[in-house]
Amino acid sequence: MSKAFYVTTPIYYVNDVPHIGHAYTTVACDVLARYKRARGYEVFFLTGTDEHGQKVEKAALAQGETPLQLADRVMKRFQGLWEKLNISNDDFIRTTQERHIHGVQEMFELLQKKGDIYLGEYEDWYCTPCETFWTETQLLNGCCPDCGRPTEKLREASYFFRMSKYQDALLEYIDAHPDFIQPLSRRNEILGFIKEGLRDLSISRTSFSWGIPVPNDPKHVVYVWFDALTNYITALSYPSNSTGNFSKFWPVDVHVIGKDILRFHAVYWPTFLLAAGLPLPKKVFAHGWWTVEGKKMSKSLRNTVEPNMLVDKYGVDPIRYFLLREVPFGLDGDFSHTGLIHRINSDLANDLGNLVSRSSAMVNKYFDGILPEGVSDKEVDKAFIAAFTEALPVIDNHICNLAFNKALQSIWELVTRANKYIDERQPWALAKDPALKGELGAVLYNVTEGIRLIALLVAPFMPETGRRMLAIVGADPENIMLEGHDSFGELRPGVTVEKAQPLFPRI
RNA sequence: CGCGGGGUGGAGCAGUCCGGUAGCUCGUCGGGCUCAUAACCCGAAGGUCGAAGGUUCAAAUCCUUCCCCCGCAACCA
Repeated sequence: MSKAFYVTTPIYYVNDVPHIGHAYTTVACDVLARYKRARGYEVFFLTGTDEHGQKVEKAALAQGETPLQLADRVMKRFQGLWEKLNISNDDFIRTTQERHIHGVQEMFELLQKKGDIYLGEYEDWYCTPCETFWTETQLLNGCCPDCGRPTEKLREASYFFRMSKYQDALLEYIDAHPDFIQPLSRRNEILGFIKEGLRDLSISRTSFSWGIPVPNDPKHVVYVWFDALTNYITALSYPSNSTGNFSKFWPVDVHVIGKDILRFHAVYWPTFLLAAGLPLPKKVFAHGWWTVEGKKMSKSLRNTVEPNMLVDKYGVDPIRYFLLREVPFGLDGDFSHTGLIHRINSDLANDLGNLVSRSSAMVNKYFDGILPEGVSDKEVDKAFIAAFTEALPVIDNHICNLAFNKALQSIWELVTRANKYIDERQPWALAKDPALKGELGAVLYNVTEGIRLIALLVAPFMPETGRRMLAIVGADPENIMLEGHDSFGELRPGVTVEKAQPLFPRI
């Protein structure tokens, strides 16, 4: 029986078009998914779109289309971007799909039967012209932040979820699972929030209609988070187990999210699950935000970074690499073109690309491109090989902890190590003495085999590059499994090593 | 007392939770090599870790006070 691994992105709201932040989350999940697959896990990697709500309803109206037409349009942009970024998601859920609607309604009814959902009254500031409720903090001088007109306090009937009832159970869970909320600073934040006391949560609205109807009371639609969060299980066919996915993949291994939606994932969602009697997520990881050229990214500044353009300009793999290398996952970082170009030139072209160029060139120059035997028990050689053996568990640990930048750092230590090894052994000097042909062969074998292992490690981050590297060293570019293929010395002497064109041209 | 993030060699950052030789990348300077995408390898200079006080055998790290910088309508990872 194979090991299962379930990872999710948030579902992205179709009121917005994809930008660098969406790409960031999704690429991170993709790397995790690809790595776990390479380690022999059966992976379910889910992403999708959140398509309901008042904002979508209004935006659609303003553009003279139905909400679903709008959702269709924007959803395709997300899917298109994921294709372009080489995202290997196993499913794509839309909250307008029947499977989701059905699951949400079932969950709603279940909690209602248990007495955890009750009908009450919701009170907030209402802007009549805009037909919109605002919370106290959203108001601008007591007026509607949209139109600037005065608001009034208004009540509407609403279903409430007894979140308060699960406060203690949630605290206990967080306490018993130190890794549940990450990074640690976020965990403390959430603990603080819960300890201030959880209030019951309004989970339905009557002021708009673009949403999932509340069972047996269609005046109400299910409000945002109850609808959206449930996607993580409706995609597994909840409440049925018809696909076998629910029992196989739930509870999820990690929900990867942006720090802004942590509360919903670390408080609301777990309490819903507690009420439904379902296991809680093993981990919720909130990553940081990107600023752009030192400034906060926002629509009004019109400085949002458009990922499609970046990919066209720099290539998929460099972008994927940059996003995960530049900043520790969990902290904020800055996106700048000079920073990106710098990474590409220095890490990708100079270190990695040049390593592959110089190595493959030498195998061609000294051995006509046929990989020589690799037997040598000199200390330098053994030390070089040992570096790989030692690095593998370290890298594994970093990736499993979503410390992508550290993982890449460790992988690059191997790249540097290989460049250094070449200088230590000076193959060009060995080549001058025919008696040292065997030693020369061993050195080039070791370097080439090192590149094979680096290729496998790099592949989850940069799938195209990984494949190209494998092809260059004469390995099967389609076999990117690490498990069972990560010991030094697997590459067979006699295979053809091609003289590589530069992997990454300098910019 | 609004909230949050931050102040570590020239630049950008890690380290701070769990005190114990201050680390990484880039830049600069010097050297080596010539297989390679003017790439690679080695070495050096450069920091009283925002300030003050406290705890301690020992503090960038813990405690207290203070100063400075950035962000804070909505949208949004």
